[in-house]
Amino acid sequence: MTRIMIVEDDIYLKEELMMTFAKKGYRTGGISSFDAPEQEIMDFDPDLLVLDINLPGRSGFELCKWLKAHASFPILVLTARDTLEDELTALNLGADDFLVKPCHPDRLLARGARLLQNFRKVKGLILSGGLSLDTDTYKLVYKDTHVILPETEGKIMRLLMERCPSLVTRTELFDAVWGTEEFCDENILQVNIARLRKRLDALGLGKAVQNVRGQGYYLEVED
Amino acid sequence: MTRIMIVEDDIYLKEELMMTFAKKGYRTGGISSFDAPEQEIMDFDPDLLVLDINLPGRSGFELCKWLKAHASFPILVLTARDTLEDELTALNLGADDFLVKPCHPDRLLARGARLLQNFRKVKGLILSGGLSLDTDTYKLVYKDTHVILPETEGKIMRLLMERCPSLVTRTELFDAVWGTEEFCDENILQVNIARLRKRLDALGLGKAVQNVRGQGYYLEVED
DNA sequence: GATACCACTTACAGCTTTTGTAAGGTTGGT
DNA sequence: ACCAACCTTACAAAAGCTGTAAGTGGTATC
Repeated sequence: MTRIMIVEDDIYLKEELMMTFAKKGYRTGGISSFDAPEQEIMDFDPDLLVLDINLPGRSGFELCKWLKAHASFPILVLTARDTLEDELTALNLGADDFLVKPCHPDRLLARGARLLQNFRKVKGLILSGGLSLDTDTYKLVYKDTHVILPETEGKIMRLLMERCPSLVTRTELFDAVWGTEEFCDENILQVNIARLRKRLDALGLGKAVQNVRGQGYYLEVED
Repeated sequence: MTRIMIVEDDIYLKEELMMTFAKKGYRTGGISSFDAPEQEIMDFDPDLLVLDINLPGRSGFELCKWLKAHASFPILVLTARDTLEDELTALNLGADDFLVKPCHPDRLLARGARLLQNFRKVKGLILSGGLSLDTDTYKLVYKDTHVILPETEGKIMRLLMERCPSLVTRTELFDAVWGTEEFCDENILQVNIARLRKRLDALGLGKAVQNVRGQGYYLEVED
């Protein structure tokens, strides 16, 4: 079932919003504390997030930015702050829609449904540094070009993108690609890294996979 | 370069909108007549369409509906009609955003940019009857499941979806899949149709590819 | 500057998947 | 009942992917 999470500090409004969606058959969840909102949101694993901006602790803007870098569900910002500046900030941080409180339930439902519809097609996509990778087909898109990666290279690319821009150790790569490091030749990683690099070259990303001597690899995409 | 088309009957506003986008480096086009707007829009092949609702001749709603069924670029509705009813109608017809005139240029630009960004990932997708097919990888998505089709079956599926719900003749399929019908065995089509059906079965679409004796095949998806 | 280590490259053979061919079975209309 | 159109299964060639092996190039350390 489609899962919607409400991030809103006003308890009554939160309940009301949850009701609005629940009545339409969505499975809804509300945030319960603002100690570690990221954790709670990721645990709920929503298909759509409704996010307030004025929150206790960290701002909704920060949260929006973090979530867009680490998750792939759409974010609908719903706030009482109605200035153009706020709207532009939210959209720039990756918010997928921006509505002003008070908002008619039907409008909220229609906007939410539209986001869900558009993003269903995109599920299973990892986004990182202007790149997107389909985890089912390993189709990698950059600007207006794309390549299809074979499975092994795709798995490597996936991990590099998920951790971007941090470094990924050789051990972690072995684990993710070949399961537990079952005494594979160390060389096989290098071979596949080379193959991946050659394919990335076709997108103008020849230098994107970087090595740190003795440590591992990381991804660097200049945008 | 990214192409944006403005469909607006007020000539001065049309020019103003085109300017707004052109100044940001987009390649813009405006509709010149309302005799055959579909044709003119398809010829321009935009990456984003800005659409007014109150148009001479047919309504913008009709146009929106038709375009969503026959094209895959995002549509931003920009209109003076500011009722909730109009907004809901537009969104239901598949519009991707709804803004009310007069609209601050920065807001329009931000909303437009967001749509372009979200849809770039989705390019090369064919949508038909609740199904979506990636023409690069032949990943076919239905409800919340998917299959990856091999190339031959993917090409067949593509044509069936593009023509859905009309019938596609054997000759047309041969043309699209094997180029000019170079004296291939007639049987090869049947074999691949069977393979395709078996794979569709995994999505609960076992009966989707239908045959008309002596004519050809067509797609039927109950939604 | 010699050495050891790490990273990179190229070639090749086994494996898997896809694809077309062939042959035989089933369905439906007259 | 017959025939044509359609469907199914099996098999072998072809293509692409994957890991192994062996050799080259670069860099830090002593």
